[in-house]
Amino acid sequence: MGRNLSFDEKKVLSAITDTFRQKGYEATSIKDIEKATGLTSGSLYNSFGGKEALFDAALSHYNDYVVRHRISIYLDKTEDPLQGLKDLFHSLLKEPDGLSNGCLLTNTAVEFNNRLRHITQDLDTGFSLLEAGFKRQIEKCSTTGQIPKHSSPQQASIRLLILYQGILVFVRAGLRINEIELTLDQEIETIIRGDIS
Amino acid sequence: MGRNLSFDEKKVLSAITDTFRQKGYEATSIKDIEKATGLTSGSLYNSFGGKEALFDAALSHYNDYVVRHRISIYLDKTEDPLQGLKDLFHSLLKEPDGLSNGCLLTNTAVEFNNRLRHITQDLDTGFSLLEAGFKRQIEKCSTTGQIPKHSSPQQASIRLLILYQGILVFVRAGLRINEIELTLDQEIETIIRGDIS
DNA sequence: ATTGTTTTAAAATGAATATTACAAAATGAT
DNA sequence: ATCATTTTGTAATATTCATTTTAAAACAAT
Repeated sequence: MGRNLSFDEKKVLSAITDTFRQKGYEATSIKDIEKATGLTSGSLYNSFGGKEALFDAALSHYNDYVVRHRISIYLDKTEDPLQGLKDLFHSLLKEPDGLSNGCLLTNTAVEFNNRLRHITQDLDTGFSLLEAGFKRQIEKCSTTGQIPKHSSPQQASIRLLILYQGILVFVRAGLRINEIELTLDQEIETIIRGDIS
Repeated sequence: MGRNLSFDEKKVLSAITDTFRQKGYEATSIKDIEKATGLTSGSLYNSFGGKEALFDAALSHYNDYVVRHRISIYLDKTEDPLQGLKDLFHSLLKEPDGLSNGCLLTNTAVEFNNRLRHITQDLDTGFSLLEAGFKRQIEKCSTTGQIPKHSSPQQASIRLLILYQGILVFVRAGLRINEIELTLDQEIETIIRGDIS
């Protein structure tokens, strides 16, 4: 009972997430979020709580939709597992419209500096999603025979995770994009091809 | 002629830099900088200009002193070039007092999102310092015979740069520190040992 | 239709912000 | 010693910010 919500929560969360992703937490004002969502502060505060709660919701939404979706498309659903892995990394370098929004996990990790436990927890969740996706993909590559069996898919997956986040720093800065493009495949392959010693 | 400056500019710039490095640009207030430096806003505005100018000065100071100093100590002046390179990377994981200030280049790249040309320019300068240091070190390792001659020290140096920035994202988040510690040497060695094909 | 409940928009609030204005203090030159 | 100049601390300013308040609007149940 009572008045119905006037908005689609997933659409609104997506707009909020994009705003935080582009501008960061501190640089985003409630007014920015009002503009991005078309809602007024009354609705935002009533539905989500304050600015910090809005950010929490955005970060969770990012994990549940953006990160999972990318893993699903590029990794789990791909025909050629090695190529899918490479495509995922190369896609980081090709943001549409000359934007450099990067990754909300990267941006949040750097901005929040391990100050809020629940934020760090959400970051851990997101990083773990990527890490597990990488590990599955490495094992898939071994199974298909594209690469020799890796001595430690676990170690390789964290090395891919570091590479992933490192690239996103330069994406965000708008620097070294071409140079990274040129060396990316080689870096992926040397990580992936961890021969059994 | 006129009244003398009451402070040591290098000391003050160092305090300003530490503050921005720890909290980021937006989250740092002029009052924070007053506390960190012991100066009042009158002096700060008279000597440096506004907040943006303070940040510019801090970023330049970071390049000229912190980055150069680290390269000098860990790379250029080291007896064992391979060990120096490894030590440099491991030092990222061992910030004193449980702090996670990370690197001002990383933090700024992520926060500023390529919006201010002169900031991006300073970032490019800092990244280039690291990149060139890495390249010299790789060549030194070849000369001493610690590693075989690399097919492309240039490519290897940018891969080290990505690794460096990627690690700093996790340092800042306070996540995966032990896991990175375990795999770091291996990652460095595989980048360094780019055999001539 | 009335009641109770929730959502919404707009205005109000109060704190924090970057910056400026200004007068006193400190210095060197004359 | 006076003057001109620069620095410094304090106070003032004006804006922006997150949040709260408030009343009207929209719904479901009775």
